[in-house]
Parts: sequence; structure tokens; C-alpha cells
Amino acid sequence: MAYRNTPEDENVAYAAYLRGEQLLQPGLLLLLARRPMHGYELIQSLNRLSFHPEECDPATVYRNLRRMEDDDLVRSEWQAGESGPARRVYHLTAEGDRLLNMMAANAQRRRKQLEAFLTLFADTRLDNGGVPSNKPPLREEETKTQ
Amino acid sequence: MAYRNTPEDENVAYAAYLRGEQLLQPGLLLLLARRPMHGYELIQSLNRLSFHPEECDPATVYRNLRRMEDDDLVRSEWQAGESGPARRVYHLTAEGDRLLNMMAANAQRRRKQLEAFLTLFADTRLDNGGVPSNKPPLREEETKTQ
DNA sequence: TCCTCTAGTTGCATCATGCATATATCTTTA
DNA sequence: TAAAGATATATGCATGATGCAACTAGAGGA
Repeated sequence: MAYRNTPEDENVAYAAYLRGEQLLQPGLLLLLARRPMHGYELIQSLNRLSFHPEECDPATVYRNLRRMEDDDLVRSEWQAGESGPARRVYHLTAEGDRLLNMMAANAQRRRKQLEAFLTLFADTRLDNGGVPSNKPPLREEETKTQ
Repeated sequence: MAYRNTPEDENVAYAAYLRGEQLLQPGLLLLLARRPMHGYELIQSLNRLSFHPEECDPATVYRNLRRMEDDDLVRSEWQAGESGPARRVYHLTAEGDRLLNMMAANAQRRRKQLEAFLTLFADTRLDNGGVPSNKPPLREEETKTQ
């Protein structure tokens, strides 16, 4: 059977958002689920939070926000800042909220995948102090249950 | 302070491998840490294992293996198969083994990031049944501890 | 003979990222 | 007052990885 990655079910909308391994888009939607924020503020928050690896690129954040707005996951209005230049304040749409739920489900799956990897890693290191050995093929406990 | 992603410390070697969010490369190295395998077999194993999201693209796997060989993480020899065409059998190098350790450490960090995200998600959904509300700014419990 | 499974490779389009850079406003400091 | 710096958003470009199609090729079965 040939390899195909395109999902067969018709839940293809936003598939690209669910495919991503990063927590940038989920993080943005999650923050916006708490309260409306503007881009610069979102960047600050993401950098303070522990679910983004390093400091995130502002350009990437802004571009992601615009794309999400194109896809009707968020909407924005310009708002004069109390100080500094005007801000584009984003808020979540119903669609965005639904997608956030799916992203969270995704994150759970992903966490399980990471745990499976780490378990197998620990198992591999257990009886084998770095010396290559001939492990038997994977057993059922390590079998796909996704 | 301007955004920069380039790591300042001199552990830059293989940084690209540690930056990736996917478990493809870690999975390959982990399987090879158990015993030498050829590409097709690795693909089968990855597809049976639970740490890869969907069926993985053979082309991507093969190309990753070649790149890893270029980077001296694995080495390969051709081996006549008992049946079917010849196989390129890969085994892990010392470098690859060291990188695998770093990838595992990375995976731990990412798991924590996912947990932080899921925790904040649960907290956000707790007192707020989907209705947008004005959450206060993030508190110290949600602050970066990476 | 034809088909399928096994096994590996290459080309190509696409997409997202990282980084540099540009812009504009407001505040602070020299 | 002028320069510098923080705030705030946006665009251009190179790079790199992926997804998919297509191709080669051997071995075994119908």
C-alpha cells in the first residue's frame, strides 16, 4: 500500500494547523482564549511561558496571526495604545476555539508519543550501557496503540 | 533585545537535529541503538511504534538516513537480502549515540512544555465554559521555569 | 507472464521558518 | 532639542524540510 498522508475523512479543514508539532499556534490560540491581546503582548507572554522552546521570532508570530485571521480563527481591530503606537488587538473566534480543543487533543496524543519514545529509550539504555547489542524485535508492549 | 535564535555556546554541532520537534530522527537513532537495521525495516518499525503520528513517508526516512550518514551519526553497508533486493543496513556511531542522549533530554523538555500547555489549557477551560472572559495576566505558577 | 512485495533513490513544488530590515509612535535620556 | 530606545507591526529573501510522484530493480507467487 502506497504512502498517503492526506486524511481521508472530511475533517480536512485546518488539517495543517493540527499537523504542526510546534506549540506556537496552539499557544497563541490558548492565550487568546483567556483574553484578547495584541501581537507584541502575545510575544511577551509566549516568551515568559514554558511551552515555547526559545524566544520566538516576532515575524513568525505576526505572520501566524495574520494567517489565522485569514482562516477565521481570530479577528482583530486596531486600538490606539495608551502609550506607544497603535495595536492590532486579536480575539478568538468560535472556529478558533474549536480548533484549540482539537489542538489540545493533539497535544495529549503527542505527549503520549513522547512518553512512548522516552520509555523505549529508557528500556534500551537499561541493560545496555551504551554498548550496541542485538535487541530482539519490538514486543507487543511497545506496539502502536494510537 | 533583538531576537536571535543561534545558540551562543559552542555546542552548535548537530543543533539542527536538536531543534526539530518531530520524533522521526530520534526514532531512527533509537531503533538503531537497539540493533542495526535497514531502511525498509526501520520504516515498518516506526509505523508500528506509537511515537510517530501517522505513516511516515519512505522518501523522508531514506533521505534522513543518508543525511545522518553524511553527518556521521550512522554508517551503512550493503547486504544481500535473504530474499528480495539488497539492503543498506545502518548501524549507530558513537556520535549518533551521544546525539540520541541529547535528543532524549530534549524530549523530556518538550514533554514538560506540552504539560505546561495542557495545564494552562485545562485551567482556561475550568471556570470558563468556552465563553470568552477577561482572565488576569499570567501568574507566577505559569511562569517560565525552563 | 504479470503482479505484488521488498528496497532504495531522485526530482519537484510547496510551505514555514529565521533573519534582516523597514516603518512609525511614544518615552526617556543626554 | 536631538538622539536613543522601547513599543508595535510588517515585508523580503534565503534556506531547508517535507509530501508526493515517479523510477529502478530483484524476488516470489498466481
